[in-house]
Amino acid sequence: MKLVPGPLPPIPTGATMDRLPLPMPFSPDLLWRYPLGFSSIGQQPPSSPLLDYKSQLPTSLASDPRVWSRDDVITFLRWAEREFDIQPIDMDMFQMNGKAMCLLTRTDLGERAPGSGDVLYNVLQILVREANNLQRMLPSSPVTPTSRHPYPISPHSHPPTPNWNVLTQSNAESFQNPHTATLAAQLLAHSNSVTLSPAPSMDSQNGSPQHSDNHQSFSHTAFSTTGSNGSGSNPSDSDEEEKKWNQASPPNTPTFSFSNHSISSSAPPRSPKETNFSPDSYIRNFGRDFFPSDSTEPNTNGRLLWDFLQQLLNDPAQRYTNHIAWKNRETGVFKIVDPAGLAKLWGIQKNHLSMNYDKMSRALRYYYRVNILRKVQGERHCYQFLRNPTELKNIKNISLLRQQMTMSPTSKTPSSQTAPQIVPQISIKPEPTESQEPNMEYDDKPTDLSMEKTNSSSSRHVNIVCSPDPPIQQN
DNA sequence: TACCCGGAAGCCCT
DNA sequence: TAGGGCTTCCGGGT
Repeated sequence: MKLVPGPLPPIPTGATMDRLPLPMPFSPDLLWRYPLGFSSIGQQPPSSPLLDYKSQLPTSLASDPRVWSRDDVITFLRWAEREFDIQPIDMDMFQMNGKAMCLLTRTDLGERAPGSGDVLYNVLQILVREANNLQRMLPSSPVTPTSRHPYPISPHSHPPTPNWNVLTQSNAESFQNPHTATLAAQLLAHSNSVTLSPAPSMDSQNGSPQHSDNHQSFSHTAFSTTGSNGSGSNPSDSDEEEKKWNQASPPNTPTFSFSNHSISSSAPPRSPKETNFSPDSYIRNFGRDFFPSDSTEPNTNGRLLWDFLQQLLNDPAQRYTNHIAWKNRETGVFKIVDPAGLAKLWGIQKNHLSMNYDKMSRALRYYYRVNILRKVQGERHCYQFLRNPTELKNIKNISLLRQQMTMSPTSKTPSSQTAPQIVPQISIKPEPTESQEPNMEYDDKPTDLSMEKTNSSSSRHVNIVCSPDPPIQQN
């Protein structure tokens, strides 16, 4: 049973647009460690030895570790080795950008840098918090710094940096503390940074058995989860999700609440349970699934649209059913409940604040020709995924799909109503590392998308049955 | 009027 | 610098 933290103070909307229920742009662990005298937003936290580290960073590093490149991460680690006289760090374990590194839990860091994890973790948290403090003090900027220029002038300069990327399993434990939660909410309310997604690079999550285990337990939920999780409208569904979450999570896995739910403020959480949210679980549920560990995969540094939609659809807490919801999870059919709201979320995600449904739907239509998506004819705002996330994640280059689509005369049927679940088959093999994963509680085995189940008479068609799980109750 | 479609051009990122 | 993945705009159809 998840613990529901104490009620958080309302998040002031201010002059800025409504915000997503974002996680805190800082480490609650730090708040827990340094809570004294840090009772208001404008105040600086008490000085900490760690705080001085910021000024000692190599000048080539941006103040916000979330904007660091891979090289910057290496630079930082080298610096940390010298600065703290810690054991040599295996840089191969940190082939990631700063954003990804900030997503690592204390445990993760400890595993990657034995004996130094705590130090690295604490320094990172300090840097992130300082970066957020600095940002808060500047004139309202809707954009999170993501380059070496901390506060870009142009709103189109870069997608925002995730806010919850420092919220990890271990540090979020502090949210069980009401005081911390209150401070956290206050800080959250004052954060200008907006993003929905941690967009963790998968390379940031390699090598973590903990993550790996959880990934195995959850990866299927993205598309082929058990039926009980289908709509999220049934309380028992949430219970099932909760059970699975609890099973997959290590003890003391934290949860925390957001006082706000919807960006459009049009629909509050349907139940208090839906306000429970663990960014780390979110990351583990979906991040690994959508960002394969193969380092050769392009790092989009943010989710793709299909990924974004999948994550909303498969949000364990079902907090986005006001915007988008499965109509039939098994067949991948979903409905955009609130087109404008969803487009707004997407716009925030991509830092295109003028995004609307017309534009977003154009992006969706581009998925037609690569058979990622199709329109459900006759139903407004209804679309169907033609490929499951496991398959999509293995598509290194979606343009390859387009090329193969053009070579397949049967592929030009995205709008066909007669063969809604037939798509040309693309030879996309799961990555060996995945298929070799042991103890796959939920075997991410191929569904009817797989070649093996293809009608032998037509190797170019497969049935799209996205879930091997039993039928579910639909709304 | 809203939704839907797809071409075209351009932007931003890797 | 090229390519990917959109974003933006648009005209047209339902």
